[in-house]
Amino acid sequence: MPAEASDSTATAQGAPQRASSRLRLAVIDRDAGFLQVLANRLDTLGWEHRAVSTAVTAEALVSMRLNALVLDISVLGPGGWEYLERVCGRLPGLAIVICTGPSSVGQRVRGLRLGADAWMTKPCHAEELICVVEAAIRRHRRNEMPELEGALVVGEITVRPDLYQAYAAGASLELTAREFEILHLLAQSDRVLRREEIYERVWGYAMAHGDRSVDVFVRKLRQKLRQASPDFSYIHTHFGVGYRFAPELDGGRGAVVAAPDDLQPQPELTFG
Amino acid sequence: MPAEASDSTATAQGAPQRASSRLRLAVIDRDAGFLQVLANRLDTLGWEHRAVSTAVTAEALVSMRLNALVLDISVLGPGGWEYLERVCGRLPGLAIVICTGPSSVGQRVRGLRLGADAWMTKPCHAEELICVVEAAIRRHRRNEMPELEGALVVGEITVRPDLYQAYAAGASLELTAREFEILHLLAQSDRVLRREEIYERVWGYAMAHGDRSVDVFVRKLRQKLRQASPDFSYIHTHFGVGYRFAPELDGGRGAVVAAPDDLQPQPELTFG
DNA sequence: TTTGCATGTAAACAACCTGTGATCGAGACC
DNA sequence: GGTCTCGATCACAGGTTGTTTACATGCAAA
Repeated sequence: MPAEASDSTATAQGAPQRASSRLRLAVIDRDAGFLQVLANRLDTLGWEHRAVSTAVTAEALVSMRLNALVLDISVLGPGGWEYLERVCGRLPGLAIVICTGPSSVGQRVRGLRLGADAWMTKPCHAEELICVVEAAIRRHRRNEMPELEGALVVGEITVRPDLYQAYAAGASLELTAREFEILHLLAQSDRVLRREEIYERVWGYAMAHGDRSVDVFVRKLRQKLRQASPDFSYIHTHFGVGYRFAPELDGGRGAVVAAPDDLQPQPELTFG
Repeated sequence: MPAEASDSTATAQGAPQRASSRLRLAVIDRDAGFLQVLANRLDTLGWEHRAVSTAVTAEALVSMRLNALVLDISVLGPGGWEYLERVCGRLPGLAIVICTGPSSVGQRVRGLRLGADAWMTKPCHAEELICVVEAAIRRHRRNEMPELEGALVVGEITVRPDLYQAYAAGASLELTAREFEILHLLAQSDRVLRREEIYERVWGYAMAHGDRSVDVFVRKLRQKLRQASPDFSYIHTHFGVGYRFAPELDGGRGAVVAAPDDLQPQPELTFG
């Protein structure tokens, strides 16, 4: 499971998508067939997952930054209950699903009381197990959501999604909601965006033919950006195509100033 | 729903929930025997519960202020899935457990995907069903109340979650319950909160389109805040987005007064 | 260079959003 | 049962924003 140490401040234009989108799951089990089927399904869904065959310390689980844990409590022997309790106590935000062979009502009650979110009995469908895990995660996530993306720094501009504002040298650009959304979208993308694309992602529906709204907003943005940061030009027009965001010093050749190193080896499409 | 005061609530296993409330549960089912056994057990536990034999409108469920809903989806016929989806959309904070007769994997997957928290197959032990309901509620609750924290001091205002009141210079603002909850939520968040977000986290269910309740309460809060602490403005409107809480001195450049240190190393952004 | 389009710019209008006061009904409390 | 507080809802005013339109300017192909 890759544990890239990206600092919270999402590096400028890097990170195309939120990393949070991929769910992380660990499975404590020894049933090879079960693990195989489950792994296939999880791969298809794009989840990050890892199987372990024995108890893992709570601290280790913490460091894995999991969203969910699937546990066959029978592989842990009699110490399983204690283990469950310890893990639940240490990671209250972790979704825990017990998936094990036949059990008594008493055992299931005990597991749930100790903090498990759900109990499934093997044999079971991988799909159903995943749904149960999703249901558990869904609730935990609801409140962790405020994990909004961190600030975005490009050129002299700082974009703050949590405040719906952009700043230059400490001063707010006083963007309206829609202006901000467009700037945010552009600043996240280091490629040319067609008008239709911008419109659809900001307005939420298809752009009518001949609609000039995007152009008008780009003008307003340029005006406010120029006023706050006169030495740079940020929004570049690609004739017949759309717009591209990149901080460039006005005088010289379009020199990308911010984050010069983390640019991908992408086909450079700047010209003049 | 009966409201007697038998306090032997003793919600078994040391009630992780807060004392303030007995749990409220509704059951949509027609199985008399099942209902009887369940009711007995719930009475013992001190839960408030009500059984209904047919679909209840989402609005009616809202007014019941439930913690959980147990649903035998088979009593609703083919419209059951729609009903489930509607209820989940309207009450995202409600724990929903489907408890019904034999079913296919596909049905269970569908139910869980639509938003149910768990699926139990009849016949089942009342005790186990209750544990599952508790597990679902526990998850929801964990989100809703990381509270129980100490006092919060922002600007000249002190927020006391333990007393459900806010103070300025030792005098209470005389907030009503709802006013306090909104102020508390806002004061905890140092970012812009959309109205829908505020509504959902305070009221516990989704905001109806066009509902102005949040605005009205913000007005009342501003009024009381202004009266108690005239030199500051606390609740700031972000047009087209929502509200943000931050104590700012009215006259001068809005200087953040409280908690100056725990601000991230971010570009200063206040300014009136 | 000329021509046809695409884009920049500005202003006016309409739609929308928010602040505010008042009213009504439900529930709590006595 | 009566009174009172609180919360929900409505209507209206005023301000802000988004959209539209018109015209000017710039780019690329003929």
